[in-house]
Formats: sequence, structure tokens, C-alpha cells
Amino acid sequence: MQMSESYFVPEVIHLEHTLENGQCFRWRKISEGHYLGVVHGMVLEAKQMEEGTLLTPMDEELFQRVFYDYFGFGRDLLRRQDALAQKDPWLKIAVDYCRGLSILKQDPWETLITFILSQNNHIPRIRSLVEKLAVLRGPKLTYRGNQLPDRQEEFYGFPTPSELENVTEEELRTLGFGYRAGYVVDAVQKVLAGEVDLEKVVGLPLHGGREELKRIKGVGNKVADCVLLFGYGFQEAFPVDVWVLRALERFYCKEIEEAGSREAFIKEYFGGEGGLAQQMLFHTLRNGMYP
DNA sequence: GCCCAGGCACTCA
DNA sequence: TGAGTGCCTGGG
Repeated sequence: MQMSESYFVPEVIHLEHTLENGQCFRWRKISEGHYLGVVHGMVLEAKQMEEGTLLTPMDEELFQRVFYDYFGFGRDLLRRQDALAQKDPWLKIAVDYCRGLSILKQDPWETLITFILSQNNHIPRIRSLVEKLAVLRGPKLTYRGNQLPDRQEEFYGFPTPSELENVTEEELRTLGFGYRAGYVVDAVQKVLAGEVDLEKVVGLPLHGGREELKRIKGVGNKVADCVLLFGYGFQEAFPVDVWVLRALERFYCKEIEEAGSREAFIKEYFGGEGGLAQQMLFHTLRNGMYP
């Protein structure tokens, strides 16, 4: 396999709105519409094209096997967003702003640790902590892209539970993880011991998956829902953080009252598009696009 | 230099 | 069942 080749995907997802909306932390912008990321144990470039998306290095087989799902291709994204825009003026504003924002389907383990680290943190700091963990125990990667030949840096994949087996809370605290250090260690131990089964979550209903993940220290409703949405692809998962809470209270106050509870409203109103709607409302509000 | 962030766990009513 | 509070830290 000649892995310095590029692969063109004839389907548009909006890379900026997709990779810079806080669902992932290992992509960074190289230039306008051009991103470099460490994903699934490889260094990958993604370029926004007018009629699609260019991935490097990539071939058909790898794309179909891993990255088709990862990026959320083939999910009829634009039509679904246009349908959401018809529901109310708030969603209309969101879709106008970030049409093409795709919900990634990332590695569940990486997503779990990443969102454990996200609590009480700004995005730049989350990125820095995830990077530190990768450098600490992750595999060193060889960069094989052909578009940034002068790039001289080292890349590390995200470490597996086994690779993190002997990591200690003290070690992580030294690196600046704070009280989350213990949460990471707990996740490693419970997953390695089989006490929490990340594979099993795939086949569970939303609520069951949530409860399984919440057995790990430091995982509450919000983190669990982020993992279910961004890591497992539960499209109805609707993580409620402070921003989304603000949006719900501002836009849907009356409807929530009528539905009886916030959870009931979310389920009835957004249904299987909860995740997509949530992330677009979040991204649009956070970027100050609501008057 | 200080503040506070995309939460969670624990306590107490 | 819900409100109040402590927790680590460094980027902005």
C-alpha cells in the first residue's frame, strides 16, 4: 500500500465546524481549510475541497474500513440539517451558521479519557493534557503525508488501556492533571480488570451505556453522554453542559415546562437527531452567533 | 496577577 | 431530589 497517496471523498463535510467545535482535541489547523490530526494511530491531513474532502495519506481500503465512519460520511448530513432548520428559528440560525458540521465517531477509549479531562478545563488545556498523555505512553508515529514535507515534529498516538497500565496518579499529577489524575487511573484499572466493558456499551440502549460508563470515577451524565455521542455514535445522546443548558433555558423554556422535564423534552423534540442538534446549538451559541 | 473553565462527588436539607 | 461546595491548574 502506497500510503503517501491522497484520497478524495466526494462528499462535503465542513472541516472547520467539524474539527473545531470541541468534540475532538487532536486536530489542528495548518492553514485555512487544512487540518493535521492524530487519529486512530496515524497522522492524517484533511483538506476542505469545494466538492468534497481530501485525506492524506489514505487509500480506499483504509478509508472504507476506518475513516468513512470516523468522519460521519454517508449519513445524509446536509439533508438532516436542513430538516432540523425547519423545526424552529433557533435551529435555523444554527444550521445557517454551521451546516456541514459532522459528529465524529471517535475511538471510545480515547473519547472517554479526553472528556474525563475536559471537566473544569478550557479547550487549550484539554488539548495539552491529552497530548501529554500521548507523549507519556502512546506509540511514536511516523508521519507519511506528502503535503507538509518540511514538518519536523514528533507525533504520538493515544495510548491504549494496556499502555497506561502502570501509570500512577502521582505521575499524572506531576504533569498537571490535578484531581482528574485519579479518574484516569480509575478508568484504566476498571477497563483492564473488565469491571467496565467498553465493548458491551455498543449493544446497550442509551441509558444502559450511560450507567456502564458512570461506574468510572469522574464520569457523570455529561461526560458519559459525550462519550456515547462522540465515541460510540449514539445519535440520540444529548450532552448537557453549561452552554447547552443556557440554550435550552433560553430557547425552549415553555416547551420544557409542557413536556414535564428537560429530559422528556429533549427526547420528544429532538429524538434521534439530539446529538447533531445539541452540537450545532452548542457551537453556534459558544461562537456568539445568537443575537 | 487573577480568574475561571464544555463537571463530578460528596454533603446536607 | 436538589442546592451548595471543594477540587487542580494554566491559558487568557
